[in-house]
Amino acid sequence: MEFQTSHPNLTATLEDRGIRVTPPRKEIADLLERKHGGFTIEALTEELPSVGRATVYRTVKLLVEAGVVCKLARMDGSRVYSVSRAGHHHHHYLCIKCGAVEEFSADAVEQLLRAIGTGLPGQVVDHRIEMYVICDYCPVKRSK
Amino acid sequence: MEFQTSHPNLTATLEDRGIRVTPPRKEIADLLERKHGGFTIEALTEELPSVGRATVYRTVKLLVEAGVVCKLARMDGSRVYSVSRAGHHHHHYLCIKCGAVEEFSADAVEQLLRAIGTGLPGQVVDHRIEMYVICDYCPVKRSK
DNA sequence: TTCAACTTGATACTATGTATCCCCATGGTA
DNA sequence: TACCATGGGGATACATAGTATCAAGTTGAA
Repeated sequence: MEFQTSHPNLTATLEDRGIRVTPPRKEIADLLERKHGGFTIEALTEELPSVGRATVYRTVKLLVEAGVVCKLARMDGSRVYSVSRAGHHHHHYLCIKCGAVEEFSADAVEQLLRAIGTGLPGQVVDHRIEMYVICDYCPVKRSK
Repeated sequence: MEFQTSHPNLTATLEDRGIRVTPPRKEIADLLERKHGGFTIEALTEELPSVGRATVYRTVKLLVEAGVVCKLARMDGSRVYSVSRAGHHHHHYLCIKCGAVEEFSADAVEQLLRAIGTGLPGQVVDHRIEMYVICDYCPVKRSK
């Protein structure tokens, strides 16, 4: 199993994709690069009062499309975003208490899911795994 | 791997839990028992014009809490519900074209995830797997 | 310099739920 | 049977997450 710890360069990702890095986008990218774990758009909007809500949504959507931000589901179905540190296919584990999000990837899982996929009546397009944990040394309060 | 095909008795489930089976609840339960695959609250509301929207939400929530209806995420993150035919732990595969939802369970996956869980820095509370497929003989149009 | 294309914030709107309200049905008790 | 407490129901307001629209500002290329 593999854990991810390296930091992404979100600004570079946008540039690479030919997306203009405007001041608001830079602000968002910079903030996200410093972020660990999950974040909500609401929180982001509060941390960046100078950037409009719509722009925050638009920029995060760009980052999701670029594959450097993942949109996840909490156990109750509500949504969190998470900056992806892995360039490749991976999954997440989320602390249900503090909201921390980490990535992991495991070849064994992929192989197994591929095997299951061949048994399903259809062609597998994608899959999603989320593990919900209570993390060690959890600061307990759940960040919304 | 195991597939689920048996039909649940939603009314009985509510009774078993000491929840009064009122006419609107009965209507919803009866409709859902006949349903295959995923459904949305919106669709349910349209099919049952005599039942208020709030009541549909309330009743589906009761069924989710009772464990006989599952709340799933489509690939785009939007929500679908699905009547659970398995009494036990299971996962889902969703057709991204027609919205069909089926259940499967595989001991191998559970074992593997348990193994991964022991490697994570925390105590695993739950997990979720969703497989997205294009099903064979798909009627192509996506039911919203 | 000019202009088209892009980006922005504000705002309206949609979707998905939840909370509140007041009324009705039920069921237990006197 | 009358009374009353409880719970459920529909309507509606509200909350949250996200998208669409729009007018105005920016940018970059010709």
